[in-house]
Amino acid sequence: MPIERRPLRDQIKREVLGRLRRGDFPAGQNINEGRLAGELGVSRTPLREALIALEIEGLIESQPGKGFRFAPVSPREYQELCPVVAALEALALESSDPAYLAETAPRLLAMATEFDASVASQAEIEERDDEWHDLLLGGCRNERVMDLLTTLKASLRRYVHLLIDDETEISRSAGEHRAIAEALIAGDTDAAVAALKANWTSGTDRMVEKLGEARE
Amino acid sequence: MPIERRPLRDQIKREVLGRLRRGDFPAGQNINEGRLAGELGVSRTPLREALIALEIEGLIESQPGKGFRFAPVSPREYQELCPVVAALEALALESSDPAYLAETAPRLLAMATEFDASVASQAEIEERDDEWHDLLLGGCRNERVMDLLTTLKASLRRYVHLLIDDETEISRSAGEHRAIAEALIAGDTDAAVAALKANWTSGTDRMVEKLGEARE
DNA sequence: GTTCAATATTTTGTATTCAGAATTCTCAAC
DNA sequence: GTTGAGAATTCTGAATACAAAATATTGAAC
Repeated sequence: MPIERRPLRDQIKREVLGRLRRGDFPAGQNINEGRLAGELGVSRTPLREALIALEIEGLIESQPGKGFRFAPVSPREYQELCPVVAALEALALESSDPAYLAETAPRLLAMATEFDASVASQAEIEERDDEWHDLLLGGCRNERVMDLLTTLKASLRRYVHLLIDDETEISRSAGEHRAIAEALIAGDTDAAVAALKANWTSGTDRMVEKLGEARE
Repeated sequence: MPIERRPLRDQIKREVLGRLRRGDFPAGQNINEGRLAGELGVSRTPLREALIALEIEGLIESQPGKGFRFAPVSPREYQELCPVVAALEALALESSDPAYLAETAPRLLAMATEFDASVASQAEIEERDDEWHDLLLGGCRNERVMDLLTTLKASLRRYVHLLIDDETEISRSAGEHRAIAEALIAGDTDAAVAALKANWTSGTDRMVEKLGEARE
């Protein structure tokens, strides 16, 4: 039995990613390596290795001599991130196995419909949305694209909780998901790709507005 | 005067990237941290930090307990990489300032034409091609896209020297560049985007074939 | 001459140490 | 009460130390 031995730096990275997802670390907060290492029960060496990996992924920044901090959020970054995710999800969908799409489309439609009806917590909504997109793109065999999407979405997640605050956002999202699923059922991949891109760009304007308010 | 103080890990990363570009490190070769650190005149700590950054960027792999090695090349990876670069360059071009494109298009055309005529070394050809694409996308203000492209192209560079081996490749590439530039001069961005995507997919088949041979 | 086990060596992964830079604190001067 | 100089402290960046795992080497048995 091949028991997996992951290096400490990977486990630490996972842990920090988990906490980041939970919102434990405010954006922009700087990181005290000694304290965080102590909290995690490890030394600074593997912690720093994990932080450097997260820096490359865009979730952490560093200033020479001043250490690391969790990357601050900005309308600018959100505006940059969305089109990238849109383009890569579009690519992933285009390069998916058609058989997979045909088989999965009904389930996607069901999920979207069910989602529209339900009322759920912030965290649940985010999770459902992620699950839906994961299922949609589960037929993509391009690992590079999928890995990139995983990391880019980790950056995006810092924003969605700012956006999902009312009923209308949920039903809009559900409607867009239904449109994508229906296009797939009709066998019209191009339309599905277009609808998917629309899904990623539709939130941008409102988000930028929200972020403008939040900045005071 | 703001003199830049870059951390050692960044300098090391740059150095390794430079050597990688020069082909000093054979793909698949594993890395002896102690030796390389000694060669560079630094300790293992910042070297490992640099290697971890390069691992996230996809140029290096690591196996627990066995250390790092330069990522091997494979037809599979090349096939995955090309569409990603194509999609992101397309996005970059689409989101470029139209004024920049209008202004730059004639120069792009001139470069492509001149390129076709000249005979040059391997390294020169690669450099010229990079310059051309950099100029083409110089009007894109989406930092995230441009950063991603930089790192993805570093991975791709390990393959191009396998592809550029005859006159025909050069003139094919020059022709495609001309087509893109002409579309831009005509103000037809959509056509330019389509031609750009074609530029990235045209090499794939031949490359996969070449890689198949190289594997024996 | 192989094969295998036992030992020696190297190498990795992590912890610890250390120098210097950045920050905070103290306290006198106004 | 504010300000600023200087000392004390904290923190980062990098080097070194160390234990455990991986690899290489030896040599005995057949």
